Amino acid sequence: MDVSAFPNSSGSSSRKSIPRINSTAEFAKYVGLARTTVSRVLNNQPGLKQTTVNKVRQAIEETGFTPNAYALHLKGKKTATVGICMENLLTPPVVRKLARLQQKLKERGYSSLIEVLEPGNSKEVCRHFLSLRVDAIVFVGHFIEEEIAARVQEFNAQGTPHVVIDQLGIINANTVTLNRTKAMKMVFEHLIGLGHKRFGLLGLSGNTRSIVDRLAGIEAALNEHNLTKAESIVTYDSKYIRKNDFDYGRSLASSFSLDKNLPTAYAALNDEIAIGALHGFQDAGFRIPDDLSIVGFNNQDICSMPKPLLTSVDQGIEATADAAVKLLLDQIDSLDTNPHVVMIDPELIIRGSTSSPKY
Amino acid sequence: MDVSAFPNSSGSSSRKSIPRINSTAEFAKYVGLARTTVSRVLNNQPGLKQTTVNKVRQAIEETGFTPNAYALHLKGKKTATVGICMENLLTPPVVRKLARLQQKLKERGYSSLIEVLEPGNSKEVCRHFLSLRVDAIVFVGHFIEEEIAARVQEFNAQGTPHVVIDQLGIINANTVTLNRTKAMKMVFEHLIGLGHKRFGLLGLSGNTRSIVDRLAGIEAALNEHNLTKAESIVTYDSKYIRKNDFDYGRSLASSFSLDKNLPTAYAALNDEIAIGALHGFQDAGFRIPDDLSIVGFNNQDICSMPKPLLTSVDQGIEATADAAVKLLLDQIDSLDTNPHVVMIDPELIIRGSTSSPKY
DNA sequence: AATTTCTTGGGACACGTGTCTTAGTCAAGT
DNA sequence: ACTTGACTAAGACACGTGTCCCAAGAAATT
Repeated sequence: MDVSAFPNSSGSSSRKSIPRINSTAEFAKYVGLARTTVSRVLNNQPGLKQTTVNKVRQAIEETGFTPNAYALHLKGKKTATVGICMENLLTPPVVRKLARLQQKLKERGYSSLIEVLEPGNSKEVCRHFLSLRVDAIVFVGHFIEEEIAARVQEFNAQGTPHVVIDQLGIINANTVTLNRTKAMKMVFEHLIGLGHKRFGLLGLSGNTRSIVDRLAGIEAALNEHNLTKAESIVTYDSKYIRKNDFDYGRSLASSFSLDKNLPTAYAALNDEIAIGALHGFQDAGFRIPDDLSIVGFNNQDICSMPKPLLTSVDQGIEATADAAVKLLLDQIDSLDTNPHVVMIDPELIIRGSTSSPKY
Repeated sequence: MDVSAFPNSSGSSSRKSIPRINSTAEFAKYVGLARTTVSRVLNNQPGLKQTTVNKVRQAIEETGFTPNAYALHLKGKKTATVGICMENLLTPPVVRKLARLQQKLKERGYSSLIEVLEPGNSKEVCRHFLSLRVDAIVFVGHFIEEEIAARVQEFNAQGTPHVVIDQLGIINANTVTLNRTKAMKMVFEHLIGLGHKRFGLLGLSGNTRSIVDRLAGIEAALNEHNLTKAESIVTYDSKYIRKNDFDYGRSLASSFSLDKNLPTAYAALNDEIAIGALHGFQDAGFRIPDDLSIVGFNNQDICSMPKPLLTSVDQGIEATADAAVKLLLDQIDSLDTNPHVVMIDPELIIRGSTSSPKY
């Protein structure tokens, strides 16, 4: 890493060195008017000479003066700020929700304050948000259930508007989440409909709520077609440390490949694992989808990368974020203060990685 | 999309309905102490009976009361807030910079306020940040040069700490950026060293600063080895609408594949295009890297997805964000107010997609 | 020139906070 | 019962803002 001083500047002409103005009083002195007069201009009050208004407007251009939002809030103005607690800022589906949230909130005039939650710091982060008098707090992603539940209980006691995105099962929380049970039911009905009878799960293990919900959907689909989980589901998850990435998918595929009677269809925790497995199976000599079918989850951009393209479940991220914003605004405007749960319907995007098994 | 009322709650026991407390005065009344006494407890002043301190602390737990940060700021406390202007929240490299920035700023006690810039709204966004009295403003990504230059000039006139990340060439701006020229020079020296003599460019066209810098690096490497751009560089960019994604890479590959005398090595704008081209070439019957070599850019996670793994340029995102934070803090603490440019050295991550051409 | 109308100046207040000052209370020690 | 010391109560001020009010000045009308 090389640090060097700035090479060229356009001379000192650009450095007019206008004094930094931090209050209407200072600004009024700069303009040569009374503070009250300036304030009247800033707030578009009537009864002002046009020349006065112009003088002030020009001075604003020159100095870039802005009234202190903190003082305005003391006078009763809303902060128009929303605190967003993120699970992380690295996994695309979570960040896409943030992006949509931020956009929609901005359209409504709200600013976004973001923090990444770590285990145990939710209380501190929320206190900080509340000290900044945010109008609402949002959680995006999966967190420790007890922690979020505690925060939500506090919010309800104090009347703090909030929305929990993606984490189902928090008592009395305003929640928006993909219907994961329905999602996996759709996946398996698709696979069963194609004629598959034995299924491999890739990374779909654990007892977090989102996994449990997804497994419930799988079981529901199996039961409806007189299949049992015990006989038709195979998994090698426990053989590896789960990392939710390509390599993990490849590793799982290599284990399945050694199985003499391996399943013909695979459902993955996410698109990364699915694509890793897809490549792993291809390397082992299997044809996709002729020999094996694979389904991902999240419908990320990378679904269009492998050959064949990956069949995946779309989360409806836009609908999720939009519903969350609506819930927030209803609470902020006191239109509806009862906790609601909004379930977003998934959409199965069928591409080339699934077809009938050719035995 | 299905909206349903919340099914169950743990009864009304959790709804203690503690009154919402918005000021130390209200809070003091709740505790049964004088406002000044409460304030002394909150600010850890000496000379207080332990029982009094405990009473206040317990009431804080009960009510979740937090002093109004806006009033504190009026009393001279720093806002400890940084405004971050993002190019977007969807492309991984940009978001990774945000993630690291947010993390490092938080470690130093700063909150992150984010906005996505659109053409023409930078003035409005920055004014909003300044009205919130942010301690600094950061730009992450590529924007309209004139717009950022105008903002930076304002910042310098008013003494507003700032950093421009990734956009080189703004006069008098504190800048941190990858050395893109050096990056492409490294790529081409790698390829030339392997024995390649003709090169295809994938998406590397246009006259934005970042492209120009990269092309300069290519030319420098070629010249040093007595190659000319005219004779050794081929591109089909103009045949398609650039989309910076897999399909664009595939399309470019298909055009190159029809060329009787196609180049043996390819450098792409980013990893997506590179991987798209890699697959496109493979579909057309070329072996990678035996027949053709391909290099991506950004060293994203997806580099480990194709087979062979993609050789790519690592941006040093952590170093970039860390340098930006250092520049910010130096300005905020008035340690160094002269504008600096920090160039981050790239790192070529050599994987399986490049080797000597086997003619 | 006198009067009315329009515009601006300047003082005051509230918002929530920390801190300083002064007065008050209460328990302990004499 | 009296003094002392240890706390706490209560008032005041400043921070930057919008707004109200009244006085002062300027401009326009008569």
